[in-house]
Amino acid sequence: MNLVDFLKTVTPIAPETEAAVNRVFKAEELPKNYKLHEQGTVCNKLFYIESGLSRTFYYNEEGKDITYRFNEENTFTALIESYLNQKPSFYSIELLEPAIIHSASFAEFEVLLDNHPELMKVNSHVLRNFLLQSNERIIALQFHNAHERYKIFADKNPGLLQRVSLGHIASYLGITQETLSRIRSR
Amino acid sequence: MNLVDFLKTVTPIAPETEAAVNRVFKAEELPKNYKLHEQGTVCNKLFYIESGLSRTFYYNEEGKDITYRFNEENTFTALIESYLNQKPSFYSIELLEPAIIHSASFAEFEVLLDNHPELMKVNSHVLRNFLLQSNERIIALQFHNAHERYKIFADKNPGLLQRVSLGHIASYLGITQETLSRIRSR
DNA sequence: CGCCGAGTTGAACTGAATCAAGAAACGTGG
DNA sequence: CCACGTTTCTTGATTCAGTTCAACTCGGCG
Repeated sequence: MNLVDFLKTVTPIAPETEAAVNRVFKAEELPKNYKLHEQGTVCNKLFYIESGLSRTFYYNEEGKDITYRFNEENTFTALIESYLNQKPSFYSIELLEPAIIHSASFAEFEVLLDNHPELMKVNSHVLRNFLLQSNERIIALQFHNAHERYKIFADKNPGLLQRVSLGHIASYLGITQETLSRIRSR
Repeated sequence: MNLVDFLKTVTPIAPETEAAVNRVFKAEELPKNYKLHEQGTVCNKLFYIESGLSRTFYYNEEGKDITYRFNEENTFTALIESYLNQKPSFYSIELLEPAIIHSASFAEFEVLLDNHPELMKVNSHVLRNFLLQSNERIIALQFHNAHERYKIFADKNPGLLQRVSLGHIASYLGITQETLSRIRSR
């Protein structure tokens, strides 16, 4: 679903607003493995994923790459803590599949919000989802063991199981690939 | 610091706004162990803690009480996922110390925001802090072991170590009280 | 065909949980 | 102010989930 269509699922969008959104957000078709953001720099961009799949990840002390989250089609993603604090992010974002990505800077996005207050609904919606996601994640990590975390993940994201490699899922769940393999075979 | 003084640290507040805030938020002096919210019901309230300390917690399957987070003076706290989803919260909030609490319903708060746009800054500030907190929490839980989590917690919250019982901190860190005791004695 | 990355399986090891018991600190009433 | 019970904290022995390291299988592709 393209960006404007997605926005319309949240709130009605006037034609002028639609035009403004299309002016601010640039859509690009990008190949698998493309980096939307590289670690070590401030990320001031907001991304909407029309199609495809991306992954936010991180290299730990031993240099092992650890998935922080997956970002599916029809969602927004950003490194919001980097933007809010204006600090370099230690996360990178890469495409796991070829994707169509709409992107805008937060600065532009905020101007857009000011000029088109109907979009505030979208803003709340996006923030709300960021918060709910984070909450669920904390609960999974704090209260559940490896088996349960995998089950919760699999139930919530049946589609991702096919699209993402075992290693990426394992690091997302905070376990090793071997353990995940064993869990999977009951 | 009382609520209005706190708001002034975020953004300038007009006298009319100050009056409106004081009309909407009710301040109460409450005893230790008082429950700001009981699990099982939707929590539509937003709390500001002027002084004292509270704890958001949860009973797991075995009935063991697990700290989800601590809420210190000069912060807002809420069960935002319960409010956003309008679902009963499985968290309770209790006071660990006698406290002065300002509370308002989200409905009232939103009217306040509509009528006093200067408070949008406060709203963003609060949401921003919720998000940043959640992010830090996820990183701690996903990337660090028990020792490291304790160290991070102790560095960030030296004051809390004195004010909160070991058991509450242990469950917050996702470990047992015995393990925390051992960690503490090096 | 042989290489290569992704996934599986096995054995030894380890961090943290569990169970159990004792020590210290705390508060309340006599 | 002390005595007692309750809660909080510490320490020890044992167990277990998950890691680590290493070898092996499988499917794809030059």
